[in-house]
Amino acid sequence: MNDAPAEPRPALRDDRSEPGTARPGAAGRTSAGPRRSKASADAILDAAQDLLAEAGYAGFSIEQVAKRAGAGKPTIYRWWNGKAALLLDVYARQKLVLTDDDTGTLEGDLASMLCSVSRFWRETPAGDIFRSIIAEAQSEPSALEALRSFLGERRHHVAAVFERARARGELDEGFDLDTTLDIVSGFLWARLLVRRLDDDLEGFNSFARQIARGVTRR
Amino acid sequence: MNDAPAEPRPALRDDRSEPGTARPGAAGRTSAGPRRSKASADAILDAAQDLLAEAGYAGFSIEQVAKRAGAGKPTIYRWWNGKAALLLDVYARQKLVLTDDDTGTLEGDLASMLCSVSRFWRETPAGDIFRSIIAEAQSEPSALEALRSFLGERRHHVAAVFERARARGELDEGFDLDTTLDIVSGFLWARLLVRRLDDDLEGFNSFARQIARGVTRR
Amino acid sequence: MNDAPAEPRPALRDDRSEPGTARPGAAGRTSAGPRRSKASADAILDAAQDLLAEAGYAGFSIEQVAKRAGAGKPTIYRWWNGKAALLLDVYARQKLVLTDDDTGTLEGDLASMLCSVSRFWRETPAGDIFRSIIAEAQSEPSALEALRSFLGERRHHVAAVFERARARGELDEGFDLDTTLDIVSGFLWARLLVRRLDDDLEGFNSFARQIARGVTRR
Amino acid sequence: MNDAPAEPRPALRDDRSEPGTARPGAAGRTSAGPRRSKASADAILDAAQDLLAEAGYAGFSIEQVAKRAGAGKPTIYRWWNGKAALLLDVYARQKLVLTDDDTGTLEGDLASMLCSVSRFWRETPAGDIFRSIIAEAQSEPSALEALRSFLGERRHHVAAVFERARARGELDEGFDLDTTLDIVSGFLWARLLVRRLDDDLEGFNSFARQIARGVTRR
DNA sequence: GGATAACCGAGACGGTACGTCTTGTCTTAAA
DNA sequence: TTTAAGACAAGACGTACCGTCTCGGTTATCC
Repeated sequence: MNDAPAEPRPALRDDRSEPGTARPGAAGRTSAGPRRSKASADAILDAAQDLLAEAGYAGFSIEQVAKRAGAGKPTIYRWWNGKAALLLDVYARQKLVLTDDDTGTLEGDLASMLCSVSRFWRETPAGDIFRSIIAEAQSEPSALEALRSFLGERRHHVAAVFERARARGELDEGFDLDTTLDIVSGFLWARLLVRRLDDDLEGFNSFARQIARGVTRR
Repeated sequence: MNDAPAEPRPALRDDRSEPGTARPGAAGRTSAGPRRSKASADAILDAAQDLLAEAGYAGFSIEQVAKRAGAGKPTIYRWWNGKAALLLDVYARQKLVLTDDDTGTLEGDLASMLCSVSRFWRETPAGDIFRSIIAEAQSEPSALEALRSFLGERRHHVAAVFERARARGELDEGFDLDTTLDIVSGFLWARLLVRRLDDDLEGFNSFARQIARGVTRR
Repeated sequence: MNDAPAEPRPALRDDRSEPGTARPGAAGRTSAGPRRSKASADAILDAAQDLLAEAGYAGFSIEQVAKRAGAGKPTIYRWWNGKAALLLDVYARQKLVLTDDDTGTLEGDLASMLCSVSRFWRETPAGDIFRSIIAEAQSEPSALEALRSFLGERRHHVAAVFERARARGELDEGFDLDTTLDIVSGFLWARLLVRRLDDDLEGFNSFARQIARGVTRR
Repeated sequence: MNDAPAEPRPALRDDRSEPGTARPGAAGRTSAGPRRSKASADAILDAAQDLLAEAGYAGFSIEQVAKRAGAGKPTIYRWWNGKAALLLDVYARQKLVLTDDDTGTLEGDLASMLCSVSRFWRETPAGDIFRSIIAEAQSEPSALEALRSFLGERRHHVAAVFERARARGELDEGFDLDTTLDIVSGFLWARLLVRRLDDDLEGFNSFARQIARGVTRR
């Protein structure tokens, strides 16, 4: 998903040949050239991710990212229009690993998915990053926009679970996919936002049972 | 509702006798005494609320609140330990008016409650304030703590709906109140955070139907 | 000298009878009555002097003096109109101990006096206090006024040395006392202000010899 | 005179090429680059000088200087480490115009110099600035250090007068230049600090006569 | 001998300034 | 022409004092 970072510029060839000689500068990275430097972009995203992991959203500033990446602030602002865009790209880099196993029932699949997402957010930087994006979206219109479109993209992971259920004939004829997806993501967001991402098996099972009961045919 | 605002001091008598003579100062507000000045506190909370309404969370700063309230910054920091505490008090002042009418069925009650909360957040400053608190909680531990305890307090409003249903004998014996409340509030939070608080009757009904089906006995 | 502190009030009897019962307050000092409390005044002056000794002029604030004295700020402002007045009173409390011995010659007396004043300023808080007063006088008109009148009072100590010389017949008939006193105090002030109060015997002797040669008859 | 202002950075080329286009900002000043902006430094020093002239040392604050200069506070703190450093640079900018005319005698030269310095301090901002520096030095160690080294630099102006006298053969063989310079500057400082800089010809002549008598050979 | 008036401590108040931090724009020099 | 570097204006941050004002409480004096 979204493996092309949000570029305000048309589309540059990002791959640049390796530098011939090392600079005396911070990391061996050669500075500049007429194309966008993939090395720089990577360094910036790495720095952003690390910083977020270490200092949290509170300590996350463009200033610090630039310093840590050995990049100039204008370089960041040239390619991302603010914190939010940067955060989104960082989130997009996270490899979403969900153990989307087919347990045979909607209820089982749902519980499994909750566990999976919960673990993903808990054990990778993704959770903190996503929290930050939501927070940023509350004051930054562009972040809100990004968050919304982002939502649509991630939707299909959960949707797949219900598609399987539909294929099995489990679902009621009046099943409303959109609302159901909102329920699932809302439930997860709330846990994320109050930092209650523990592996609450009982709660997840309870959730899954209830949702499954609500949407399956009798 | 949170009728004890987050006061760092034990409990002061906030009511002060009427000022004898007017100060030459800005407003007619009399300045100071060894007790907390209710007038100041009110002016600050009013200013905070207005500022949030006008400039949003992005433009909300202690500096501006102080200026607008005609108060000194130290006065704010004396009684609230940061943005979050101030926001919480502002939220606590909002009169939660929910048309909690008994429609006779759980489904009806649920749909009604969603409408009611949605309208409350949409048509009063409360929604924006609450969004701000959630955002603040992502970087400020104290705000997170406040948000959590806050959650517990508001919980009973939704719980009441389910208690009525239980009294009617609608509920399944395995009904899990906590999880269900999390579902409801999660659904509402998500709508609030992506600013999709429109009066989505169809969606609310769909949600209510599904939840009701999931928890009622067959 | 100046043993009546700069009182803005007409003239109260400062001595108060001993309190009958101790207050639960800080130091057992009883609080108030319709007369000025000598105990409070002393506590304030003590605190001011100690604070100046410990934290220097930079750390000297009415706030701290009040806290340390266990006094209310208004009590300080009631009896002194600012830092400067307080400092002056503190300086006035310093017992000026000058070994004003008659060496038989103007030159000897002068050198002796320089040593004496220098040691006084160096070994008691007086030097730091006086420095503070001069500093304060640069921004506070009232302090300037006080400094000027103060100057007049202290003048006679040095004048006495020259009076003795005149009595001995050492002085030239065109001797200008005022200018000479300005020279002596200026010399000492400059040393004080750049904190070069070491016991510079050679310098003092050189000064004394030169001044004496300048004013004695040939 | 102190032509190298107290720069914390080694030595930057302060001159920058002319701006191509005007900024929308306050004045027509173009904004910055990786070198120190001379325009900003000048604006800050101008503002500091004007502010000191208008509001005096009491009203002199970094805050006000920044506002008046249209500069950011961090810009000031980047190049000067506090009030004192700024004041010193402002003083260093004052063109010391002393009518150092050779009157033929030490006494005449001295009187002339006193008049000259007195007028300089009285009729230019220099006097007020210098008073402020002395005051600042009483609470700020760095200012004290600066004041001391400053002293050394300015010393030779007065020294020149005595050098001329020595060349004329006026001086006694035991003449002590250091002490004498301390006397002269002490006399002037004291007058400055109690704001008695009037053109006291009589006093100056008296001073000059006495000093001259003290150091000339018989 | 009870009322009164001035003192006292405490500390909240509106302000101003402090020195630091971050933001987003701009300029330079190197590559 | 992009880059790293970093100066810049702007302004918020949270803290320290300023000098004023109110509070209750205490106590010496005067009716």
